[in-house]
Amino acid sequence: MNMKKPRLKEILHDYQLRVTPGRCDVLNHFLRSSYALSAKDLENRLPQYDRVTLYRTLHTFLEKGILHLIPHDGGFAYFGLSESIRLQLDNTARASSNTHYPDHIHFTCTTCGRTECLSDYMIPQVTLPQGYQIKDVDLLVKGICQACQV
Amino acid sequence: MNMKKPRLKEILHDYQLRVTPGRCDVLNHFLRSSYALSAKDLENRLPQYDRVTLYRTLHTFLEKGILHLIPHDGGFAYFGLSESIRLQLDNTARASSNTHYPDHIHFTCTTCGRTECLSDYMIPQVTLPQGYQIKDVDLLVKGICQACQV
DNA sequence: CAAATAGTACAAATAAGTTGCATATATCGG
DNA sequence: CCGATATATGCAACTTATTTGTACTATTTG
Ligand SMILES: [Mn+2]
Ligand SMILES: [Mn+2]
Ligand SMILES: [Zn+2]
Ligand SMILES: [Zn+2]
Repeated sequence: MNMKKPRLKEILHDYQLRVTPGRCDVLNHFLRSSYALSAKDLENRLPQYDRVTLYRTLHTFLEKGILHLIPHDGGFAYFGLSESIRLQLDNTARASSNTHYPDHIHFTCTTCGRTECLSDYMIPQVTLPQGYQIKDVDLLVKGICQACQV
Repeated sequence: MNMKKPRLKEILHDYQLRVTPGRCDVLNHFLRSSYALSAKDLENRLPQYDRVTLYRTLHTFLEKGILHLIPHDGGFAYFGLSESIRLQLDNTARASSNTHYPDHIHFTCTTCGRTECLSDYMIPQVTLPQGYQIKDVDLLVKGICQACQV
């Protein structure tokens, strides 16, 4: 959890993106948030930007791999920071260039409504019928988060 | 795969639902489909019913446990028959009343676009951080299905 | 078969996300 | 620093999925 102060401009440069106030603000919110954000969340937190700009920024960040999409059965999309960005900012030694970033579990709390990336909890190996080829696996757990326990 | 001819009316009765042509047709489509269906799929296959009726039928079936919701990152919902209904219709001996219906894996083929319930492939045990309480687990695999392999 | 209850159609609304286009801004070479 | 170029933004309008209200119709039950 011990992070260097984020270098928004550097991150955007690294991903060959122009540095604009909107992109810096959006990225900053993701860096400071311990849980996933939806387009609506950003709209509420950054009302100075047009809805469309926020959607386009999210798409751009997805394409570049700054964010990942979190499937959700609530009819809208959640986004989380990519692991590579978290590791870049994490000043421990494990951010080596050949680190493998396994797919992690996503958790949605039915009490507080928050969706988290459980970055240290990876998806177990799955077995499929013969002849099925796996490209991507998503695992979403619903339950009660630590903070919401009675 | 060896099934008795479905008894639509009996199923609806069992779930304390009035037997209407719309519900029979919707249920019949699920019983005959080997993959999950969306509201739009039903709209296309059953154009004689109003969109709203189909949505309300899906909700009713979800509430009663005839169908289950399949999370999907494509912006709309898919539905699959519940395991209990499949087992009721399956004339093997395993449909005992105390059978456990484990959560199964869902598969979406990126080639043909179909989403299947892999009823015989259950979700492996997941480990979460201390203090997290699990209520429900969904696992969605994307890849290429058997029929779509080159 | 009639009363009670529940289901359906149609119109209209809402919510998430997208597209077209004109304007504004970031970047880069000079 | 400046202007050209490429790209980002804002606004309006659109699309798609889903929901809600309400009047009408069909199913159930005695
Ligand atoms: Mn995540
Ligand atoms: Mn299923
Ligand atoms: Zn919580
Ligand atoms: Zn396929």
